[in-house]
Amino acid sequence: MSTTRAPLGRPRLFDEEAVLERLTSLFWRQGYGATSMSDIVDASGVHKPSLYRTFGTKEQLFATVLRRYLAQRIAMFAALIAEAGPGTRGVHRFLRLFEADAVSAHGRDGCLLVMASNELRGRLPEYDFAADYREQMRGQIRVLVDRVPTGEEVDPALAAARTDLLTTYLLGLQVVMRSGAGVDEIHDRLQAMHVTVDSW
Amino acid sequence: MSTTRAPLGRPRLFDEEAVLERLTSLFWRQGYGATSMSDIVDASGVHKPSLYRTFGTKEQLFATVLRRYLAQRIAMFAALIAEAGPGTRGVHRFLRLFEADAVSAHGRDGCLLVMASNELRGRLPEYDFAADYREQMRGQIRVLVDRVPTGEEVDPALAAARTDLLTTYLLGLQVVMRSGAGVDEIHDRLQAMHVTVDSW
DNA sequence: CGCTTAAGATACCGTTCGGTACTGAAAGCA
DNA sequence: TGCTTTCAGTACCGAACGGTATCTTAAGCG
Repeated sequence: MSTTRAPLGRPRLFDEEAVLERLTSLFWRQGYGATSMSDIVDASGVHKPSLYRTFGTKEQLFATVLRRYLAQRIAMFAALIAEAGPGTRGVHRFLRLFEADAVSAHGRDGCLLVMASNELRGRLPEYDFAADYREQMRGQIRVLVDRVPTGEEVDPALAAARTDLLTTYLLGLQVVMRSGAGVDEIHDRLQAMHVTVDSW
Repeated sequence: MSTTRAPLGRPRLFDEEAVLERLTSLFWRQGYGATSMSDIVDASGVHKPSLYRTFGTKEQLFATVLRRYLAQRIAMFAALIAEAGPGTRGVHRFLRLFEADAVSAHGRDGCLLVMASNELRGRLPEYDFAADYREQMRGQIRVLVDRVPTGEEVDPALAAARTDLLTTYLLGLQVVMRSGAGVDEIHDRLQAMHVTVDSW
């Protein structure tokens, strides 16, 4: 029977979640290596010793940001896919939902994990963020693909191919987004996938 | 009439091209931010003042490495496409050639430019490496796609869609390669594109 | 040979980096 | 009211950073 007790000592003056949210944006803009602790202090409004006490070293802090980001991202994908519905119509809807999110101010940040796995390769060995993200993303897309043949038999190999195609394509699209492409180019590239889905 | 004259002063003891080649590999492994001048000195075997005299600042040196890399990469694409030949058979051949190169020791490095454009965003404004790379790559792929309909009429919109699909897909594949995927996963993902091309 | 030019090599510059003592301040508890 | 615990804030650490002044060495040219 442990009732929720107020923690001992002086209470924290900052909100951890809000700080992580700001730092996610910061790391996304600048990358890990180009972001100094001074930048982190300025962006968070929290003094350095408090950051170290709460989140550990800069690398551990970044790992926390990444884990949080990964979870949010996968959840977002799941929500889009759930909303999209079955059939090739569902895939089209999903692509449009994806585009709407990508074009939004909050979007266009798909490459944080890829960027991170490049920069931190081998330095955070206990958790391969990139592989985990790839696997989970493919799992989500597989759900979408498995709902394409409404009522018909499904060829497992074909479903796997479609899943890989769509997953890899969206990864490439995130690179395009990240590398400074405009809204129109993103729209055009998504159109290419719409055309392909029409032949499914 | 300027005959090639030996330059005045003490001749250079290192080969510029060889240095750039080594540094390309170094930057690819570590990224720009994570690579210090000490690393560059160690990898190149050239002392720091000589590097600065020859290539300028670290950023300018990196820009030189990137430009060289970009040119080589586009040339490689052109060679693969030229060798692939016409028709959907040509696309299949191109994908196999791409895979062979990607799996080789020399390959698996497709993301240097993407990585760079992330890290140096806004710092080298006179040359948008990423946009240039995207454009040139799409131009190359377009050549491949335009040779698909052997003797038939070609729908420009469809050709554009196929070009965008293939280009974006290959970009995504480079991300997958970069983020630590094995040879088998690359092969499987390429299989997805083979299946799609079969319906062209 | 001397003069000029440019490269090799050492040592060093000021700044910024990630990380941490240390001193006060604010909470719960007795 | 003290005691304990935890956080805020200032100041600081050694190390590494990107970049350079300076001296020595090696080439061409007369």
